[in-house]
Amino acid sequence: MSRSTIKDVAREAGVSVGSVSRVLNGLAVSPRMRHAVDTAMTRLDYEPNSLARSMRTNSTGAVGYFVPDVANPLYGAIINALDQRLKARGLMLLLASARGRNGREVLAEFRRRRVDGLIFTPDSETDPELIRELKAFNGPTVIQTVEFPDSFYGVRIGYRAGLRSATDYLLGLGHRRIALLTPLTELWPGRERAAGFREAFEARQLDLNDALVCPQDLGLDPELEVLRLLQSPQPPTALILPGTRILAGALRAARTCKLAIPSQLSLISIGDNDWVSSHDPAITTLRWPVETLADTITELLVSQMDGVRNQPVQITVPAELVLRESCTSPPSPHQDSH
Amino acid sequence: MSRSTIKDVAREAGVSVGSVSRVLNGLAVSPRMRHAVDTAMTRLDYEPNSLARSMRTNSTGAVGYFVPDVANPLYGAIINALDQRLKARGLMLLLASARGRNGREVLAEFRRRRVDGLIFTPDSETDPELIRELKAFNGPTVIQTVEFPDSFYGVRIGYRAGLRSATDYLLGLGHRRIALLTPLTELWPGRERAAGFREAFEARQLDLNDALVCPQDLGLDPELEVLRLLQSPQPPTALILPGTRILAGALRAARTCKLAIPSQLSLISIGDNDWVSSHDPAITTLRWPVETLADTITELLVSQMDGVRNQPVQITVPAELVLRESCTSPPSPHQDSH
DNA sequence: TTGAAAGCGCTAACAA
DNA sequence: TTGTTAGCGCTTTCAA
Repeated sequence: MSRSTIKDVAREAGVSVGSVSRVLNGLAVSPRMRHAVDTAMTRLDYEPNSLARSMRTNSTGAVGYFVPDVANPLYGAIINALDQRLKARGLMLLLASARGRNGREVLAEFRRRRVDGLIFTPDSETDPELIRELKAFNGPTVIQTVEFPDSFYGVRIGYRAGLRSATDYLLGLGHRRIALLTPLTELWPGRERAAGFREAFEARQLDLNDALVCPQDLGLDPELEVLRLLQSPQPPTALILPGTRILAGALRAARTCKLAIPSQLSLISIGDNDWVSSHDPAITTLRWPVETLADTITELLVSQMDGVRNQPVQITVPAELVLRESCTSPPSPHQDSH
Repeated sequence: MSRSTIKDVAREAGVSVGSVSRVLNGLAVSPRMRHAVDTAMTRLDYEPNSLARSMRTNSTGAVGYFVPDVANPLYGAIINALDQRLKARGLMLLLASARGRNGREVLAEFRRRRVDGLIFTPDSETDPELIRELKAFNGPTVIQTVEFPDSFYGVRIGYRAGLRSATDYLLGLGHRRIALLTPLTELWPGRERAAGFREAFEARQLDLNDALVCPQDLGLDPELEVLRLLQSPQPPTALILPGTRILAGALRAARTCKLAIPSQLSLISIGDNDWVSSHDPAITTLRWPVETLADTITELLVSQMDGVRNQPVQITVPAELVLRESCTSPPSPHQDSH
């Protein structure tokens, strides 16, 4: 392993450790000194021990990021975008995926490793212990995509407004029976989606009974769920589908029922990607604005680090409806009834 | 931030720091001692400083993973799988994505942070400095998916055999003109794919001129490339396509040319996902075995950590051809000629 | 079983 | 501009 220390370099260069440290940190030294130390460092393959440095300076240059799932390309994109922005500030992401770890455990690990900042997507909105421990961290923190006490800085996605506009778009096309499939309505994203969905109906004073909110639990097979829906006595004429798995299931189900898209069934997906945009027909999508999200998170984090500590703020980044080919007016009623 | 130290705990509990340390590390202490220390720790919200610990023990419990692109779901899946396995050994992944960072820079950072091990996908196979610095790390190291000096442990994907079997499958179906689109034939994965592709032709003593290797540079628009190919005088009857972007482009191009899949054009994709499997028709795919890959990497890494240092080995994990609906026999020749 | 003290590699304050 | 040294929070001898 990388064995040589600042002491070794000092001895090799025939100077004191203090001088080596000065060279390392770009402080004032004579050209001769700089040169002597530099050659000694390369000769010894010296790499400064950032642990020791961190102990003295009380800063690790690491930001802990607790993310629901790294394998989700959306979060992958956010990670990349964040990483690039934080790198410019000399910060490195310490990543933990909620797959196989829980929030409190990860938080403890981040605290032990003395991260300088935290970007956290809590896996529970209510666990008082988690909230307490997050407060106890007492450093720059940004809470992502979850409803959380206002004492934290937060970034949220505009699910509610996004779903409202997506739904309104379908209603404007003439759809009346619309189904929203969404996981975990007991968590903030699901609740918000459902709320925006219903708001669109209410705004037009339409019957909320036609607004079909179908909770999609993780265990369920999306294909079967959609099948059941499409084969019910009064099937929906449009579907709003979060995530690739559910969308894929819905497409299979539509095929099984021999329903053409969009003429017999309209579709809106939540979350954009290559697949969705190049599908035939291309899928109309509610897109997460990854770059804006990364910008906002970075902003919120570094403003805390720089001690610009005003009051915590919660910023909502709007989702964007990308119109493509998967929606049209519903089949006319007389076709419907038999 | 988390302020309290082992000293504070010692004072609070009225014992020595050594004793607190012993409790922390589960060494022999009296029940009274354990209890006193435990209550002091919770009262102070104490979280041990792993930096200080690492300095003493010369081990950080961190493994540096340099991955081509976190936003690629394939790597996301590997990250999850690896994380779960390493967690069981008390190790944490320190992740860096090649998007926006280069290998040497990341390696230096990992070395400064004194990672206990390294999983590295070199961004160059030949840079002698990178190789030297990787050697200088001189700790447990696994090189991923790249041809590299045999002095390193390595995991590779069986691209060559995989492509050979995929190609042979198409040849067996009766295809003769087959195009392989692959990025970066100057890098190992691309070279291997091309080699396996050609081997399949050679094994059947077929004309290699019908084996169309089309390098796909990052700048190119896959859709245009495929279009050009399909509109050439002697178009291929089957396509092998790595990655979602290229596959998506090819599907659009096929649609433009009004070629039905698979009856008029057969397709094999490299890399499996929800989209590919639920597409209509479902796409026959060469799949990376994520779990096996993660198992192998973990194995190779921890065997080095445990000092079971035999000779470095390079393990090749076979890719798996998943047969679905996107391939049939090519249109008969007389249909072809006018 | 417990306490005292040295030391991991570095930075920063103080002296020269 | 340079050298000397204390000390960051922990683990780990060595004594008691």
